[in-house]
Amino acid sequence: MSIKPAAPIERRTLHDELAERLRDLIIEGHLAPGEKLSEKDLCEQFGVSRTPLREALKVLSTEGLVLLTPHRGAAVSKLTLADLEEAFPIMGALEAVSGELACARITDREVSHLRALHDAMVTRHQNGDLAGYFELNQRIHQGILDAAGNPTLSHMQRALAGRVRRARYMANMTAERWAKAVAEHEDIIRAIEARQAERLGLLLKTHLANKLNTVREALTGEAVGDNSTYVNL
Amino acid sequence: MSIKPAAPIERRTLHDELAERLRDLIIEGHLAPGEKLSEKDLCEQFGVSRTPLREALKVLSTEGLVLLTPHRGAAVSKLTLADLEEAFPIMGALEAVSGELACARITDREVSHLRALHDAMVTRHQNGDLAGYFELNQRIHQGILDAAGNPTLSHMQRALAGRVRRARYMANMTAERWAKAVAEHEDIIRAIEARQAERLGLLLKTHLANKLNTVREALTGEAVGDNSTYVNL
DNA sequence: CATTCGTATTTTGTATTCAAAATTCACTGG
DNA sequence: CCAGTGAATTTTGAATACAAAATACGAATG
Repeated sequence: MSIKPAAPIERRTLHDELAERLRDLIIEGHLAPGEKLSEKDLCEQFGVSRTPLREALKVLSTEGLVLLTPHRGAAVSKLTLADLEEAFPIMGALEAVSGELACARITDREVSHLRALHDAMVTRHQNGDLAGYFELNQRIHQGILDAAGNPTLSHMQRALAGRVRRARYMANMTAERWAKAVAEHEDIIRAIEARQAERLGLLLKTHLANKLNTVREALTGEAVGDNSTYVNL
Repeated sequence: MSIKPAAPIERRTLHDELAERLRDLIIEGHLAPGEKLSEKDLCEQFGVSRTPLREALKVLSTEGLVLLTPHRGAAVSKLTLADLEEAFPIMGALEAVSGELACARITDREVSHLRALHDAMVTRHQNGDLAGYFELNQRIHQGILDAAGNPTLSHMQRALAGRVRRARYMANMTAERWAKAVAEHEDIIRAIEARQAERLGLLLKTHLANKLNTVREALTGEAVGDNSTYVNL
């Protein structure tokens, strides 16, 4: 009866679609931190009624991207330096775990796939293609997560990364920092190839800590004179 | 103008209230894993309309307590052994981080408060009061989290703990295991008093790993003959 | 008798409507 | 001219109504 390798028909509901769209808009900074989200406006913009929109907002709220205040509506959650300082140690711990788990389970095939991604990323760096670099960078980290074989971990990591990725757009990489990041990635990929779990965990943690430093410098350098300095994208 | 120390008027919305109630029902096992959640039934039971109920279900879904399938309704998510094996390394990492952060920030006052809770917990153990023991146990772990001063961490930890706490009710503590847990807690509180961050992280991780072992034994001992052995509460 | 097809019923997804709270803004009094 | 009050408007919270999909059920056919 079955003809082809199972066609997973994509059946989506409006609230799912809305949540995804809004999530992207927030993460990519098209909706600024602190911006008030009027239900009426969003409904008109997306051409839907309030019911599915509200369901989507609830979801984004539990993800921490949106702040929901009773009887006062929704707003894009602000991205304060304090938030980032909070998020990074958690991310660090999760990355370390994912590295350790990945080392224990990863196949040779997956390793060489990561190596291929890494080499491609190095090329992007050499060509000064920042967007391409970011994309491959993300795919590598995702690849490590996949290799860890822990969906729950992936889910939490993604939620947190989404919150933090917003900051990346203003981390304005210097040439030095970029080169250093690439070098760190070289160490990371080597640790994976050698299945050095503990070392990999440490490297990932350090890599992340350096990223935080970059962001922190960018923030404190041009900190908004507000009581809570937040990231304007 | 202000008379008294700020009266924090509790203004709750229905969907918030519903989410909380349902969450408790699931965590405490009054709603069995895999049980189908009919919107109609729940609405009648709580005396509300479907709108707020659906919003609550969306929230619980992102928390992982409920499985939402498009056009097919909601069900309490199953608690498979695989789920637990997934959750525990993450919990371990988070606990370790919270321990390290807590050591760096905790005040003497907070330390003695934790010590008081601990001593009270020991008394519960001596009296064989399991429920009381659990409650104090939870308050101690919460206290460590609070001391860490990282709301994001607390939030993630709580979400995960909720998923896992469901398993605790069937971990049927033996006398030996219980005594060992108390001993571990004694080490933990001592590490806090000495501000030994690294040691505390390790102790918390080990404590958790032991808990998993208990649960695992209970599960494999009376594993359901299903393809995916899940926890019947 | 089992299977399959089609219809009826139930259940979910979305839109609309109604109610209550918050915001706006004009007006009054100082 | 400004602060404060109070109605008008807007916006959110919840209920109801409607549409579409899934399930249940039964009849017809082999």
